[in-house]
Amino acid sequence: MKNYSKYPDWDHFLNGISIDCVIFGYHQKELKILILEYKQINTYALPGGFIKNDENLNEAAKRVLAERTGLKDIYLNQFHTFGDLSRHDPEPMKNLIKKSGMNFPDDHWLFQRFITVGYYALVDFNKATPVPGPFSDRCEWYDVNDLPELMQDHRLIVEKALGELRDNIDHKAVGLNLLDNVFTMGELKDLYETISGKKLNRTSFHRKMMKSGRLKRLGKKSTGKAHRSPYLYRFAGSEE
Amino acid sequence: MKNYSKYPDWDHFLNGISIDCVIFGYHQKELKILILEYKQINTYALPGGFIKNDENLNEAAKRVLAERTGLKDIYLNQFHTFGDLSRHDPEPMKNLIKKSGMNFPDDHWLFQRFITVGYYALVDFNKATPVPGPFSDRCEWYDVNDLPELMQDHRLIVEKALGELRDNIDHKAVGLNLLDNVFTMGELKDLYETISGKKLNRTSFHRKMMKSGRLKRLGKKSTGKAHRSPYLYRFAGSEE
DNA sequence: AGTTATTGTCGCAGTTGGTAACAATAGTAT
DNA sequence: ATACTATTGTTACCAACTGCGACAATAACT
Repeated sequence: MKNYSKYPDWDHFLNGISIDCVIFGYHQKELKILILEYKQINTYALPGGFIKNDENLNEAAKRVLAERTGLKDIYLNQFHTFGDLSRHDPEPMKNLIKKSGMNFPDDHWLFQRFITVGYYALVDFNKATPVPGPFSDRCEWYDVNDLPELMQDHRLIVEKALGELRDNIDHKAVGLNLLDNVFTMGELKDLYETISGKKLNRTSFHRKMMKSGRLKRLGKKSTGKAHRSPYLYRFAGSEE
Repeated sequence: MKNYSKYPDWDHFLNGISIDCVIFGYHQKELKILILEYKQINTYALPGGFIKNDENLNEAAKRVLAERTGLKDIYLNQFHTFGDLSRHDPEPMKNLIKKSGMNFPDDHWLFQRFITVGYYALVDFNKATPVPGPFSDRCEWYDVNDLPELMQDHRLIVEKALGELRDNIDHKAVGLNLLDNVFTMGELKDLYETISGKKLNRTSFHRKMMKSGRLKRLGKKSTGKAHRSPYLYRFAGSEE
């Protein structure tokens, strides 16, 4: 397994397995995800990485996430593992490595087939500071409805993550991690509508949320708008 | 990557990745899974296997399944990928290989850490014919509530698969693959109760199932019992 | 003070799910 | 043949929940 020990940095990783992260953020009623841009090869991709020999799979995902967002203690969820042969396309990677001035043998595992484990993450849009990776030039938020063309099967990975997120929308963590600590019922409804892609009934939503027991009502908020000011809420058990 | 080409059979596989299958069957109101027994090392394990270089991940799972059950076109579902370091324990494998008379170098990838992709399958208990693998001695059905102690983290894998199955119980495929083609409402209810582990209300269950549109009512059945004979049902779209 | 827009709440109707009651029925006992 | 028994299919009733409209409360603006 040490064929390429002249590239010591690449030798600490498990070969043939990668991690790809769909990092969700929410801002101004738009659901966004972090996308890397490799300008040298004019390609967009999901943030990803490899698993160190002495590292748990979940830890690796956390690390990748921390590297791209600067955040720790992120809500992370493994959702699917992608292993079709059709996702194998060594050209972008070869180009990238070449243009980066590195020189790997053609049969290096980096150019072989990969099985990738997909994770989705929920982060506070305002707290995350997107950091480009070692080879990528930009790391930016994109509206999920307005993504650039993505490398390999990354589009499929995003779709699957979105489906998973929609299924889990009623989990406390979704709102907790995508909204500010404190929010109004309207803001929570907006989030639900954005994620589900459906219009929701205002009053039923209100009632359902209050009955769920997941919310705690705080004092009033003065919005500065010309109407009755809404209450503020936070998720029960998320005291500061 | 060809370090051990003197073992050609093992060279066609992706290194460091495996597949483990939780194969569910249903018989006499008991939910069962297929367990392999390695008598030489007195160990029980889930059926598993490796992924060929030129094989899709899902195809590999299908193949593993076919090898252990003799069945094709099986309902398969990937549910989680397990990658903790703690699951690494090379001793059983080393013992097994040694007792099988083979001789692999100590640093062969078979003895290294594995990331395993978990699949669960639903099979017709009566149609499956459990086949022991190349190293295992027995392949038998075990009641999920009465499993022997399993190798490594296989117990955890089973638990996770069970949770997934419970979440998906309302999917047509669950009943379709675990029951005979034709069944009574009582038999369907028994299946639901066994999987969910909860007692269900008879009449509400009946109503819900009929309203779901997933069932098609056929002619009567004579049970030979001393009471009104139940209708037979099949899942809509599963005509023979 | 009147206007306007948004929020919180309530009542009504329709739907769903749990429960009990009852008829249908197929074998068994008498 | 008649009564009995156990299970199934169906219906009625009630509680809980959801969608929807109505209405009051309220904060800023005119």
